[in-house]
Amino acid sequence: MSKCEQCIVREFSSLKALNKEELLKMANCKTSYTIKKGEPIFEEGESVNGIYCIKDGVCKLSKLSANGKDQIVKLVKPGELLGQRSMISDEPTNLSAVALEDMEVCFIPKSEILGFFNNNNQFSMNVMKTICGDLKESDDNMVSMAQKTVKQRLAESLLYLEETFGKNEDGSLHIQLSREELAGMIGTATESCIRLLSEFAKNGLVNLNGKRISILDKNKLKRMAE
Amino acid sequence: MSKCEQCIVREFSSLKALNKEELLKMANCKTSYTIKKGEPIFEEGESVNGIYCIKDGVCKLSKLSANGKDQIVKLVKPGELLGQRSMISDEPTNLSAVALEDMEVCFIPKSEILGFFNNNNQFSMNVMKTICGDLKESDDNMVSMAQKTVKQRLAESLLYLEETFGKNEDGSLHIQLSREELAGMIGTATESCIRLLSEFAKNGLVNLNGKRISILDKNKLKRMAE
DNA sequence: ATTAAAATATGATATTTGTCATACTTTAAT
DNA sequence: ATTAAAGTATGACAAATATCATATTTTAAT
Repeated sequence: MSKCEQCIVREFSSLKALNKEELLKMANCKTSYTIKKGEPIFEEGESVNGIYCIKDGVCKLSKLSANGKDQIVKLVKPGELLGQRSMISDEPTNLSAVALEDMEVCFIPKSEILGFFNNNNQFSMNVMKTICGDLKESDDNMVSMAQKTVKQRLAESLLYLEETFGKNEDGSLHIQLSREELAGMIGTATESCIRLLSEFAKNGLVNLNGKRISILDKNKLKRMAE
Repeated sequence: MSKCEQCIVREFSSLKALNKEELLKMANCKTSYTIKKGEPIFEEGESVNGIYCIKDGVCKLSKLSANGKDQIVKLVKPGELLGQRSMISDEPTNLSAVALEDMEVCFIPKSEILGFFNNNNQFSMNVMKTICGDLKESDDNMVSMAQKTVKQRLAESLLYLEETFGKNEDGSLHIQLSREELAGMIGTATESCIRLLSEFAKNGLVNLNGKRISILDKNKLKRMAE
């Protein structure tokens, strides 16, 4: 069992408020998992009786809509926590979490987290702030969905992906989403997403190399997105 | 200065966790306001240094989009709290709150609330749960915006309005939104909203009487919305 | 009560987006 | 290396939605 004390990603989440003693307690009750690309961490409707701390790899939080399309609500990266909402609300989760890359995660049971809530106000505040951040992000996304065109949302998403997950040496987006997933993120049909990407490529905004997408003209994309 | 202890709406919010002593403290530092229909409680970009408790009247939380349309993110009713997100995040609010009816609200300063957070775990948990509920609602709305047609969203919204705010003796929705506001809620152009309402009326789903809207066939609307 | 302004309504039309069909390309399994 | 399957691409067309114009109705101010 590895020591939480020495885990770097802890520093990037609410867990940074925990003291040595609490970290030891946590190390004793946590469970580590490796999850292969494409596999779920949890699925819509399940009860999540704790929090997952992401040590490595990125996953998508998505919701299956009535028309059968998978809408991506959020991408979650190392250092972030997963399952907080469901755990706190004491409700089955409304979202599925599926690995976009091979992942390493640690599961910390609810009882433990509730103990921290009671004894460590800074930790509670951190969690609250995180959820408030998620809420702001979600509201903003909602407004984008409602008021922006698909083209604008695609531009916005491409910029977000580069900004958040960086790029490879060849300049292509580091995070690899299929066209279907990208469409599910911006809320459109896969074909529409592909078509607009082609248009962007024709206009010199991006370069397409199979699945790889490189942003060529960030400023133009920015202007387009607003 | 009225006593918070005797205020009924308190029972419907996180504030129900407060004890007598805390309620007395709160009564001493709160400020009461009346707000006329159409007036703002706070506006996008302002810092909200506390929480508003809504005693009477409904308001809209909305965000002005780049194309000049006002997107309604949430409606807030008596018993609910306002400004929690901004206060906790310590950021200017990303939303405006405007009264849809004459309102009575109480403002409780941040310092007071932070004190409750530190000394009353139940209160903290209540606030967390509320924000988690908002987050779920927002995510669900996002998926609706992304995956449903305008017609489906209109049906959904009409049902929500009747469910949440009830109806008058004549059967019309108690809450009165202008067509523009209704359009801003479902994320469409005002004309499209009006046109679809007319279509609903023609098909016997609703009755239109000037600004008043009555739902005639709830089941058909439900089937339509999903 | 009269009038101006705002809100609601509807038609005509343009634009955006989705759907279906099909072709091409990449990936992974044998 | 070959082949099947999945993913990507593009065209043709249909459906949904926005925009602009204009008429009608309601509301509020004088």
